[in-house]
Amino acid sequence: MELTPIEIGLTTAIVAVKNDEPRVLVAEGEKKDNPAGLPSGPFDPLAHRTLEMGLRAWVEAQTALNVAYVEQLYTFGDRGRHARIGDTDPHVVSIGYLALTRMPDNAAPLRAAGFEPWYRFFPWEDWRDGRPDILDEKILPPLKAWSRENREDPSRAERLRLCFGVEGIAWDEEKVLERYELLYDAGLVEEAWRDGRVAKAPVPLGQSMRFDHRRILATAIARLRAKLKYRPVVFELMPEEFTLTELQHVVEAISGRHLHKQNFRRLVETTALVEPTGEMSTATGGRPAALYRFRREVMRERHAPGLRLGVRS
Amino acid sequence: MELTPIEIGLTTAIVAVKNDEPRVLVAEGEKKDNPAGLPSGPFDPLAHRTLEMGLRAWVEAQTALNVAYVEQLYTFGDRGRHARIGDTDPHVVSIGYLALTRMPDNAAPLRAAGFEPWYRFFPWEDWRDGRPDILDEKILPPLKAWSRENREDPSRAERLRLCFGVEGIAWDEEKVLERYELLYDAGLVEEAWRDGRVAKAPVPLGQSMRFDHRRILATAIARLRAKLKYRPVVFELMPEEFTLTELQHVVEAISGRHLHKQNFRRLVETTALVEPTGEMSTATGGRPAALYRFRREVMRERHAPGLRLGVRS
DNA sequence: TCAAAAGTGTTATCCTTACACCCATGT
DNA sequence: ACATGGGTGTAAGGATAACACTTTTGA
Repeated sequence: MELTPIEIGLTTAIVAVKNDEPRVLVAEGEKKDNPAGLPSGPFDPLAHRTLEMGLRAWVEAQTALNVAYVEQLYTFGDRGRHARIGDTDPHVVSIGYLALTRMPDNAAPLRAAGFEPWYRFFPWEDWRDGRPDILDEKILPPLKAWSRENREDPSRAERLRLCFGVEGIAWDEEKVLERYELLYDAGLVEEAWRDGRVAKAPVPLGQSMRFDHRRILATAIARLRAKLKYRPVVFELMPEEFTLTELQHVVEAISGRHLHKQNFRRLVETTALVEPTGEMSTATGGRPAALYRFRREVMRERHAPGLRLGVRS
Repeated sequence: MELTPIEIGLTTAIVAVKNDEPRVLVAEGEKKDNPAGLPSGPFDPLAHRTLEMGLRAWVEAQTALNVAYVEQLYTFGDRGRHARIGDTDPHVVSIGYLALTRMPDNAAPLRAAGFEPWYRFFPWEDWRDGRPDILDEKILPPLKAWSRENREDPSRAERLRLCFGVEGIAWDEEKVLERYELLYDAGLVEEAWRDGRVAKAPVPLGQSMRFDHRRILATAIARLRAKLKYRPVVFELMPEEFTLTELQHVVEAISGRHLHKQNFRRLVETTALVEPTGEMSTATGGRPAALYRFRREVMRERHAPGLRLGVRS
């Protein structure tokens, strides 16, 4: 069996939260007019024993960031064959990673890089102030046209229903990737046009990214939103001490929806994920709030009930 | 940025169920004495546009199997550097896949390949008849010694508690990979010795596999056990029509534990995942059972509550 | 008639969701 | 005093887990 040598890129969505806004580290294009992209580096198996070691070395050297948490997302092999002239992305396969960090005080040191709010790339994913207008104004009309356009293919209408919560189906905040891929297939994001999938350049829907980096970011957001619910990963994004409301705001920022205050409190209290420090925060506005810290001991026993299958016998 | 050319292998755990036993397609080693391995092929980006297309082409050509369901698992870059002389595995990076299929009537056509019960490789994962003896007889004693051996490292004892359900922690059937990796780190599986991690060959714990294939299989089992609970994937393994008891036995076979009959029935009935065909099965033993089929329409709306975070407002 | 497996009904308990209300601080 | 956000209690509804019991076949 003959093998084709391939180059592998490690592409990472480095996420932090500032001012109740989830942000991702992006590097501007080297040439003007090039769209922004995620930090990305090659994997050199001669230098690094494992993929994650290669990634960490690369990230820490380039960004001087202290990434507490790293997780592999997915390996993409089907990047667009029609990348614009002048773009050079020699990787055929790119392995996407999610990294979580606390917002550094100094600006990020990567050349022409900074933390951008991630909803710039996915404005339809932010439901914290209710259903975003962009859905009914700019997304659903063309999507519905697209699903009618090929009516003998019922999967188009089905996908639309499921991904975007049409006709009685509830919006599922975790389907970030599915929604982006649907928009791509419908030719509504710039990347689809750039890859030669559609002839006409669409009106931009969210800010686009280099290569398939926006897809990797969509995967990262989806994974983080899902993981929030069964692993204590939020705390990687929080400062040492925080109030319960601050914690709630970060969870809301990530999952993109508003939560019920009282129930959220009871939730974190009954799960014993946090403990009070005894301190009080200098309140912003009303009554001072108690400060909490993450109970690292909880790293034991955090099962994932998930859905279905009884637990016993 | 200079790039090292790398070869990529696609390694697949092809799973089917026969006689209430989950089985995985394994290929015998080419040389005698070589351990068995999962079917594995190179990815040629020139021939195939996407990874999954490359995989499907490869699998279907080699095995003549009709794989209904394919899912990427994980990309491994840190294979053992001390593979035995004579083994040639040029891949530096291997992408693991899970594929589900129905058991073919004819024997599998891959050279010297066949479907092997997966609990041969992980005997400690089968709790259908209660806690396996191998745990207390051959696994926990050396693991406890290993965790004591380096007492200043408290993570050893913690990992042991969490993975193997010691000291009040419940056994979590989804931690298949974590358990295997713990056994590897403790030097208790043959692969650790083969990779040069430990000096002394351990008493074999389950049947070993080529390269890191057993790790990929562990990942596949873990993923399937988890996914069962929030996606209707079991039905990819079932015949067109089946009784509820047959369905239960397959679920039990995969998740490796016994389930409560009445509640299992109510579960599948209330979720409306199946519908009666009207037919009755020629009973094996007692009263004839109603036959059911999977309601493919259900592919819409199957949310994953996961753990935590209320659903509203 | 008995064993074996299918199938139904009911209850206690816990968790989720929602609602209503009180408390402590700054201006 | 009042606006603002912090914090607590409790009741309704639904899902889960466990139990007991009936039905239909083959031997």
